[in-house]
Amino acid sequence: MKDVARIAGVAIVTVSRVLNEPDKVAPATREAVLDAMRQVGYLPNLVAGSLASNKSGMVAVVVPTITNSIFADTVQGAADLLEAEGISILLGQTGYDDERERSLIATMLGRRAEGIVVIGCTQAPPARALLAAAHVPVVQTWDLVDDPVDLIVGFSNFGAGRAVAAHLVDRGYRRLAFLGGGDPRSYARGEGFRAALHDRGMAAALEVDLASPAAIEAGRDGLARLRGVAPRIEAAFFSTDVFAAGALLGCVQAGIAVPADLAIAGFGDLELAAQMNLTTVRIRGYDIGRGAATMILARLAGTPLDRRTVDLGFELVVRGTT
Amino acid sequence: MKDVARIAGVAIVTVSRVLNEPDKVAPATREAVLDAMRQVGYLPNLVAGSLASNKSGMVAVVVPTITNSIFADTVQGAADLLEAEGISILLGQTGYDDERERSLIATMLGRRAEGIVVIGCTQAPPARALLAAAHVPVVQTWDLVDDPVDLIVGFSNFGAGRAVAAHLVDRGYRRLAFLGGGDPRSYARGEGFRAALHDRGMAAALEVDLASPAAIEAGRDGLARLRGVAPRIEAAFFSTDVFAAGALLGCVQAGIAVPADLAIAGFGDLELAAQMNLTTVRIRGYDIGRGAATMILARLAGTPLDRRTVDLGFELVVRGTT
DNA sequence: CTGTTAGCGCGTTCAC
DNA sequence: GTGAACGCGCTAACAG
Repeated sequence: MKDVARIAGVAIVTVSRVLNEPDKVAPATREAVLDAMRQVGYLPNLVAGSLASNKSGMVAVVVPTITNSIFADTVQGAADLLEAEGISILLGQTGYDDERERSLIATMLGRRAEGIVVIGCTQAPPARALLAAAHVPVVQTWDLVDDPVDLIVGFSNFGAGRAVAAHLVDRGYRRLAFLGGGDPRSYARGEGFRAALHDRGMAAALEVDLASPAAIEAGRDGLARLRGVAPRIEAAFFSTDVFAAGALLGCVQAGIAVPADLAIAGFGDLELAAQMNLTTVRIRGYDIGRGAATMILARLAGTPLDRRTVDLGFELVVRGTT
Repeated sequence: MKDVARIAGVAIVTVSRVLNEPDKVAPATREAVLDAMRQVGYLPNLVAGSLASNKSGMVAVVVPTITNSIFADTVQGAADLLEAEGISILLGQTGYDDERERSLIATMLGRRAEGIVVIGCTQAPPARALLAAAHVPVVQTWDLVDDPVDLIVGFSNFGAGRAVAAHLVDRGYRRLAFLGGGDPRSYARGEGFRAALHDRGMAAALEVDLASPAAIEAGRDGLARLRGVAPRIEAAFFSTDVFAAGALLGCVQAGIAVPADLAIAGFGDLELAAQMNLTTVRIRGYDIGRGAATMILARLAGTPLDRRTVDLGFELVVRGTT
């Protein structure tokens, strides 16, 4: 920058102005400065700018894993809006590990991210404490709770589980099972499923723990295990479409008719769900990301938010497997 | 930091040392400093540290879109290694747009990313010029070329296309088609496909342009279009499994027997390929990311690299659709 | 092992 | 419209 100023024959501050408030500089000098920049191949040091202005121009997005296409949608949604504003994305992957999540959050806060988006509302206490003490907007996503750290964009996992249960019961299925686990949101869907049966005075659902990260194989294995202990089960709700797809595949190979012998429902409405004609719950991952970005941008712009929690809802998509 | 130093009764620089080289500080003073940090709830300002040390602690990863699971793997591979070293990921999505790619690269270089990973080897001239002038390691991925900007981790898309053609010809198929397009790598696979037929003195393949981003629907439509103009086609190679999956689905619905009436091959070996018993080409997206990260880390550590180009290869996976 | 002195490259006051 | 001075929060040399 010093070089640019010297070549253009102006003061350093003028160069800075050409970059940040071009209008306040005479067209002639502006051109001279721009010329000098091209000559030197000048790339503004945004780090120095961040320090001086106390604005990093970065927003952090922390997800369990980007490989899960459902979270990728959220990242994309947030990035599309943020990048358009010249804000860069700091991406963090927790791998479903609490300590890694805490350390990632600490690092990103240290890098002075101007906002932070996290998946889920149930961060472990140390991570939550960091978020609560952060002086930037914090958006929790993918679920709803009564005591958010700051902002929320999500839907009710509990409600989704309940809706699936209601649908299965309406269809006449009685001996039900829930297969899932791993993360808190999957657990919440199981809770809702359970609660719906309890409300109806029905027998509790059988439960099978399936480990994250979601893999097709795990779904198939889970189904096999389930049928080992409860061969007469009538309908199974899997915490993600990936598991359900595996189970469906297992059924085909084992000659189990779906839904006649066994009904199957998933969650997420991934592309493969439509493809396999799978009943599932649609949630709008991309819009969650957009919503989170919108709230952060509003906060940064000083616009007051009309509400701190946005419920994007979910939609039961009934197809051929139930 | 000033406060921490005052409370702990030491100089500012000692606080800095507790953070960066704890061993060089007496255990007693170290504890005093750490105590003071906890009291104040101190979060080191990494931006200031970056400016002073001229090391940002960030690496940029620029992909067309993170929603494509195949790129997500590469991001994850790079992130897993980098985050373990305390390096943060700056994520950029070009949306297959040259100007957006250029501007993203400029921004990330301005943020003083210590390394940059991009997808593909054929960046538009302005973007390439930026990369070439960057004073940090640059890794191009997902293809191979003779004139890399700096480092390469990839495989031969051309070779992959040729291998698929060879396989189809060996199987006895003669009237072939290639369906794909959009990005340069897909195009390179088509080139290889074409070249293989030409080398054998066979008739040129029919070609159908399919738009990115890859969607299941597009594959189905492409197949319909193809059969409209060339009903007697015997085998079709799609530039990605997503297209191929859509086509396969279309065949099922249209009562076209695969591979008897029409053979289908895809690319990528996504989970759904195995699921649908689709012949495809397996590439190792995760390892590409790991490889890129490894090279960058080596450069940063000053370790000389034995080679600047790493060919991870590909593997033809023959399944039931050919 | 600890402290002192200088910046890092910019933005932000003020003057002119 | 332009410039000089100062400081952002921290690290890199040195010196003791």
